[in-house]
Amino acid sequence: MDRPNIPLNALRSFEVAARQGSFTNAAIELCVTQAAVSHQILRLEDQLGAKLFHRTSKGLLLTPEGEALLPVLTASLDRISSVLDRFTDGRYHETINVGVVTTFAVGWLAERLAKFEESHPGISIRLFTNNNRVDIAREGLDLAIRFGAGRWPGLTIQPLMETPLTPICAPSVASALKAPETLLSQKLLRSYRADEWPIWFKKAGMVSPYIEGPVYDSSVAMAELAAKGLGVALLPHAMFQAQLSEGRLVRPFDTEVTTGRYWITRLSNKEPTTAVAAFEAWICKAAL
Amino acid sequence: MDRPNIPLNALRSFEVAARQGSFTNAAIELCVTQAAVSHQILRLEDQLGAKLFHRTSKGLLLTPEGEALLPVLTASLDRISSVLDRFTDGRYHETINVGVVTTFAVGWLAERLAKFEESHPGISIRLFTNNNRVDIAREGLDLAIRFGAGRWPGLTIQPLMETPLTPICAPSVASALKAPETLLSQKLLRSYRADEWPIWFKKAGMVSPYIEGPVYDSSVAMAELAAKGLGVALLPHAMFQAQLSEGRLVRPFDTEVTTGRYWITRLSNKEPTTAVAAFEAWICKAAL
DNA sequence: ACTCTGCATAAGAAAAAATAATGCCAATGG
DNA sequence: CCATTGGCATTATTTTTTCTTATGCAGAGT
Repeated sequence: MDRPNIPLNALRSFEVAARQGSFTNAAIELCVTQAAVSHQILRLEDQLGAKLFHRTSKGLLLTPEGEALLPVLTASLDRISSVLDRFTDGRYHETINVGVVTTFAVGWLAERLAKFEESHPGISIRLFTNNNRVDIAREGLDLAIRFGAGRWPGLTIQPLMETPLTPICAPSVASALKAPETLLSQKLLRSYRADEWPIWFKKAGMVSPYIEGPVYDSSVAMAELAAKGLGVALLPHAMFQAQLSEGRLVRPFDTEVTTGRYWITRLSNKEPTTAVAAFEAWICKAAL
Repeated sequence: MDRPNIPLNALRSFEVAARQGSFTNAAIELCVTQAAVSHQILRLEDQLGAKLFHRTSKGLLLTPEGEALLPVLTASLDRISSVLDRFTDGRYHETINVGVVTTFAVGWLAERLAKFEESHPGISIRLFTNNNRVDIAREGLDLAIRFGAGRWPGLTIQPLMETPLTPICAPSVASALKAPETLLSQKLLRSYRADEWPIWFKKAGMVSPYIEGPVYDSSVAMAELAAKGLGVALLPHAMFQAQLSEGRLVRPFDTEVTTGRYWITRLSNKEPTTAVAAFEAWICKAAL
């Protein structure tokens, strides 16, 4: 149907009436009289040539035609309504909530975020750092950046960069490390991903030793401990570039392994807003 | 913004003007005068408290606010417009185009389709049978059912049933087949998936022989040849239940292997319509 | 400077939408 | 069984919104 012929106001009345199940209540929501709603809907039904409601003695019932119409209208009006809500003081402004694994936030995103906000004046980003097992829906996030193999059912994902892991430690500790075998005498810091060290040792041509000690939740924590000379951590060196070039941390070996990558994820069943799509596009481009 | 306060007609004018880049042309599309459009948009800008256009001497330019508004409106109006278009002769009717691998269409879907159409009177399904390498976008399909491991970038997928493969042949051929080794003396019919027979032989505890002969594109063709006694095919027996229970085809061995499953797929970047979503939901429930 | 194109403006005309009052129907309850 | 009530439809009328016509005004090109 051509734009000029779409009876928008009548469709709005229909949507409200269908949701309310009553012309009278719809009239209240629409701030008009019941007769006005009745008129609108009668006219709409006339234009479509189809009844949209069964008027029964105990309320309204949607016909199949009404049933087909309602969800599209509700969704469209909701979306329009929410863009309009983002106008305040004559400015369009949208805030999006992004969950980020701490390592990525600190090692890559934080320092680049300003650039995005600069080029997108209408969008504010609220970062929530968390571990990898974030629940987007429960925490009310629009997007989440996490590390893994890219298998999360129900999520729409896009790849960001790969981040190979390599042993990282303090310079003082590194001086004692000649060959990979010498690692066995060091305290190895490990994450909750139990297979990372074994994979690295295999690539280095060794059998993995049994690793003891606490399991850390965050690479940032492990890096901090490593910097204090309290052990050797297996970390995505790309995320610790700053400390590596400062010399606060060093890479005793070149061997690196790739066990996954970062991804940006969102709920598949929730349409991204313009701002969410813009952020997603920006980060995909910047991080690939 | 509350439903009653959404200035729908003004938003429509804005959408057209923004798309056209001109009030004058928008007026033509809207079948009104230029002054009418000007009024509408001025009023909208006033209500939002924000300019939506920069009026330059060489045409209109969207402000950031206009930029934020436009895509949502265009999408919403397009969607509404297309639901309304599906009303003809006072009935809502939607046709969806579904690509289906022939095997699945013949062996499972066709006989169940009537049930869906019965319970969804406003929806017609057009089936297009094809091989597994269908291109949804190019062929203008809304959905495609295909076999595989579930890795198709750009597609949103949902799992249907698993369909283990097992050798199938005519009863006359089966009588000569005692142990798996006896298969080696038979003509083995093969699909373009070169690894299927090897995987089956491995599970049966044998080394796969070298297989000769043409590569068939469709399990249905192979089943037909097998029924004629022209060889043994490795087929998803669930799709040939009818012929198996008729005794036209038989399963000489119990050993079966699972190399993938059926999936229902659609383009991720295209919002499913109500009917597409309904069909998807129906088939997922019916086929899992 | 003149003309053309395109948006803004003002006042009146037309159209659309809303209202008030009332009708109609079915269910409910003494 | 009749009165009452709740809820949608109808009609005539009023109000509001929207559109039009006519004109103004600004910038760009000739």
